[in-house]
Amino acid sequence: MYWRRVEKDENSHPPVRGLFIHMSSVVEEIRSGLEKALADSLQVSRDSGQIRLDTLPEITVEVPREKGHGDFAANLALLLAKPARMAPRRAAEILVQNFAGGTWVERVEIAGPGFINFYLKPGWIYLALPMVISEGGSYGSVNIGQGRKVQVEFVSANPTGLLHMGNARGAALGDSIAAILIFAGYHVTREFYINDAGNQIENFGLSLEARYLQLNGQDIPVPEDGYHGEDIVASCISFREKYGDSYTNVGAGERRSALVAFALAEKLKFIKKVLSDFGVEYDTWFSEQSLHDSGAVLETMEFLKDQGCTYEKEGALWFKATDFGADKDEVLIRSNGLSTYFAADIAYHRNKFLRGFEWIIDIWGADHHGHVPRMKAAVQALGYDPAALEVIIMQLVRLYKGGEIVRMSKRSGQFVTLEELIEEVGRDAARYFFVMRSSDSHLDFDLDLARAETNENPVYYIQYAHARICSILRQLNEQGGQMPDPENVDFSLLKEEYELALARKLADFPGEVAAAATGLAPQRIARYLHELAGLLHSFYNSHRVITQEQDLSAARLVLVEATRITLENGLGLLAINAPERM
RNA sequence: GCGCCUGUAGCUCAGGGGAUAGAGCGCCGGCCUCCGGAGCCGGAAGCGCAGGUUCGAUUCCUGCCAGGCGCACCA
Repeated sequence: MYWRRVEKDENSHPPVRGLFIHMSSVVEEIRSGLEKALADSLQVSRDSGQIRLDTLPEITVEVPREKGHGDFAANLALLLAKPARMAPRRAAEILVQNFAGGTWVERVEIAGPGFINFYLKPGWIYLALPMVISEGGSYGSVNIGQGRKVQVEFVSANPTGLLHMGNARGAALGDSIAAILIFAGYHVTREFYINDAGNQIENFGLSLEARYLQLNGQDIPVPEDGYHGEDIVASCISFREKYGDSYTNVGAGERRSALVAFALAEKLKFIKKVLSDFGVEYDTWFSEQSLHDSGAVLETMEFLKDQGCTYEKEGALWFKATDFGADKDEVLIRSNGLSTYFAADIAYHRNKFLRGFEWIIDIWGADHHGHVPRMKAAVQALGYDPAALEVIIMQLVRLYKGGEIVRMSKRSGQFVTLEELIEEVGRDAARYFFVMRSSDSHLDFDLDLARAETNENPVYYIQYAHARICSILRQLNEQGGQMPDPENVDFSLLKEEYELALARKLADFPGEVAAAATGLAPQRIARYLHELAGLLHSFYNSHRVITQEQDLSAARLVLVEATRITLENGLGLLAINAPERM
C-alpha cells in the first residue's frame, strides 16, 4: 500500500466491532409475514378471477400513525383500484375474504377509503422483551450492511487552527453515523483527512514566522489574510521555549518549515485530544501531503490524462468536468506548476476506492457543496460509480450569545471552540444537540440557552430515565431480590396502556436503527430515545415496579430492564453516557 | 444572474404520498405519607404563497416570495 497512516489510534475500535449475530426484529418479522400473507391473498383472488390485473402493485404493510387503525395497515386495495378497475373497498373485501390470518392476527378490518387494518393479539408485543434481555448490548443491531466496507470521512478540519462549531457538528454527526452503520452490520472506517499541504500551509508558515520574529523583537506584521489567532502566538511561544531564537538567522524557508512542522504536530495532537474528549476516535488519520510525497497525485493526473479527461489551456492542466455533468471545468495543475486542492482530493478519493470501500461517505460543510458535482465527475472519470460516493452536506452552525449572532472565523481568530463548548455545556448535551436535528437543517446554537437550561436539556431527560431504572434495580438488590429469567415470566400480566406502549416502543428499536442507517439520519435515534424515555417516565409515574404481587413485579422488572438496555444501546450510538446515578 | 439547502405552534426543531401533523422551551391549570419531582397529567396554538401530478399532497413537480450557502489557476 502506497498510502500511509499518519498515526494509528491506540484506542481504536477492534475490527470485529461491526459483527453482531443477527436476530430479526419482532416488528419486521410480523410485518413481512403480513406482506407475504397479503401477497398470497392477492394470488388467490387472481386465480379465482375475482381480481383481474396485468401488473402487480408493490405490496407494503406499514405501521399506521394512528393507533385506532390497527397494529399494521395495508394500502394495497387503493393501489389496485386503477389497474384492476374496481372500487378500492370492493378490492379490500375480496382480499380480506381470501386472507389467511396466521398466528397473531386477531381480526382484519376495512377502513376509510379502502385501507386494510390488521389487529393483532396483544401477545405479539411481549415477544420483544425476552429478545432484548437475551441480546443485551447488541439489541437493536441489524444486519442490513452484511459486512460491506464503508468509510465515513468527517471533520477533516484544517490542522492550522482550533475546532469550531461547524467542526463540532460534523464530529457529532459523523461519529454517530459511523456508530449506527456499525450497529447496522457495516464494516466501518472512521477517517480524518489532514489538509497539511498547499496554500494554507504556506500562509500558516508566514503567520507563524511573523509571530516568531515578533517574539524575538522584530517588527514583522502578520499577513493580512494570515492567521491572527492567539493560538498561533502560543505555538510560537512553545517553539521558542524549545529552540530559543536559533531560527532567527537561518533562511526563511528553513525557518518556516521548522515552525510549520512543530506547530502542525502540536495542533494535531490537540485536535485529536479534543475530539477524543468529545467521544470521537478515528481509525485513520490520512495526510494530504502523503499523497504528494508518494506520487499518488501525479499518478492520478497521468491516469486522467490517459483517459482523455484533461486538456491544457493557458499553461494549466484542466479536468473536463463538464463531460460528466458538472457546470464548468476545473484546474488540476496551475500554470505555476503546483497542483490544486482538487487534484489532491481526486487522488484521495481514488485511494479510497483502491482501499476497497464500497460506500464512501463524506461529510462536508454547506460552504463546500459546490464541490460535490465535480468530485462526482472525477469519481466517474476514474472509472468508479459516482453513486458509491455519498456526500452529506451539513448546513452551517449559527452561534448565538446574548441574543446576537457570534461571527465565527478562523482568520480573525474569533470563534468559540469545541473545547470551550464541551466545557460549557458538557459532552453529552453537546453531542445530543448536534444530532437531534437533520444535517441539512440550519442549526442555531444559543450558548446562553444551553448554559442556562442545562437541567432542561432533553439529554438529561433521557439519562434520567436510565438512572431511574437503575435506582429501581438497586432497590431490588437491597431487598435481596433478583432479575427474573424471562423464560419464567408471565408477560400477559402487562395489560396497562403504558406497559404495552413501552414494550411496543422497545420492539421498534431495530427498525429505527435500520432507518437511521439507511437514511444516514442519527436524529432518528435521538428522537426515538426521547420518546422511549417519555414512555418510561409515564409508566413510572402510574405504576410501581416492585410490589407485593410477585408475578406482576417479575414482568415489570423485565420490562424496565429491557428499557434500560435499549436506552443504553441507543445512547451508545450517540456516544452519550447512560448514568446509573445523576 | 446561475446552483444547492431551508420555510411546519410565540421560539427552536422533528416528521412526511394516505385516514385525527409531533416534541422541547415558553404560557395556563393540576399531581409527591408511594421504587429519585432532573418526573407526571391536562389545556391553548401550526404545514410561506400560487398552480400541477394523484383516488388522496403538509410530503412529489413547477413558479413566486423569504432566509442561508456557493459560483477562483483558494481550500
